[in-house]
Amino acid sequence: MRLIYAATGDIAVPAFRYLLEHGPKPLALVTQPDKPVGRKQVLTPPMIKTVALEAGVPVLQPERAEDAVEELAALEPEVVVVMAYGQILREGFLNLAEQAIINLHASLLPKYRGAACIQAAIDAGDAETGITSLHVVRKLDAGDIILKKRLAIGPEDTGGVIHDRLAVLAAEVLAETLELIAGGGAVREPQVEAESSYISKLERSDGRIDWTMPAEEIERRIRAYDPWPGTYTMAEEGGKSKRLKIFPQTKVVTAALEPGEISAGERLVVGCGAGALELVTVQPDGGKRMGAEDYQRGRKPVRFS
RNA sequence: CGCGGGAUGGAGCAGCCAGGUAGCUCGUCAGGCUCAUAACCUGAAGGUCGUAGGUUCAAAUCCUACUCCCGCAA
Repeated sequence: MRLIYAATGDIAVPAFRYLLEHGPKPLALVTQPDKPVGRKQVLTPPMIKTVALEAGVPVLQPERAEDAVEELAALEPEVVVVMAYGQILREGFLNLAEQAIINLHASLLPKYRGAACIQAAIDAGDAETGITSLHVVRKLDAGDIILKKRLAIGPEDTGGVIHDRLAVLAAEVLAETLELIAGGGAVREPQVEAESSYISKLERSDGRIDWTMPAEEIERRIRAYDPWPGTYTMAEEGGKSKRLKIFPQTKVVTAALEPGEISAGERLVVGCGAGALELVTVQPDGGKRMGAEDYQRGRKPVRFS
């Protein structure tokens, strides 16, 4: 099978590796251009690009996916696989493949179309999520479904943990999906529009905790948003307001505290809209990640907002 | 040269702006109290204040350079 892989995110790496090992070996990898990363703005390639180059797979990094259509068409692909590519694909790209252009999406569609689908499932308190393979159409993540595989979400699972498990699961889904396509037995199950929901891309500022929310919801959000985009609050310390990052795990507890109010004791317990939340690991602005007790001891926070 | 915070006994911090005996909350060790304890009381050890220079009678504190850590942004 002549196949082209289009992906940028790390979640797409295991499925890509599967193809490298078990075939069909991709004719090319399409990925986003290298981007400056970190304090020093070092130009960093997507990890999947490195994997591709090591395996001798040609890599294309067009500014816009459309720009590479001609070059890709010359490879006469039968199937194009897209996963976490990071760009909306347009007509020219969608018509590249002779047989099918499929997408691997990290949710149980039609729920959670869009970018932050993993976080959305945990944030909502869902018991499970999964990987869906579907045909790519112009409308984002709205094409006919080929296959779904489910994954349970545990009470302490974070976005990062689920992300990694889904990445592995995606390889399985891809393998079976390609078999179905090759065998001509790919079912096309249209999505039930009424059950669909769309999740927009998360910004860092989405990670600011609103302490008027119930403690259970805040606990889930802290897990869901770890490691991206992360959660934080503004802490009043010594008359100044500083950013304080919050990490899992946290515990929902009972305490008579106003939203944002901090308990006096050794433990760092914060009042929420309903109930309270005990923080265990935090990181003050400019400081390292530390235990909540250490933070409480030295920084002496007054309240969170 | 993208913006900013930080480096002080084992941990987290104050002191620096207005140079002049190194402090707080913990931890550690010893002793005491207690049936007992993560609780309480008493005492002790532990720091050449990131590195290298400079200014000064005197530098954690002022000046310069460097190293390392971290947040934002991407």
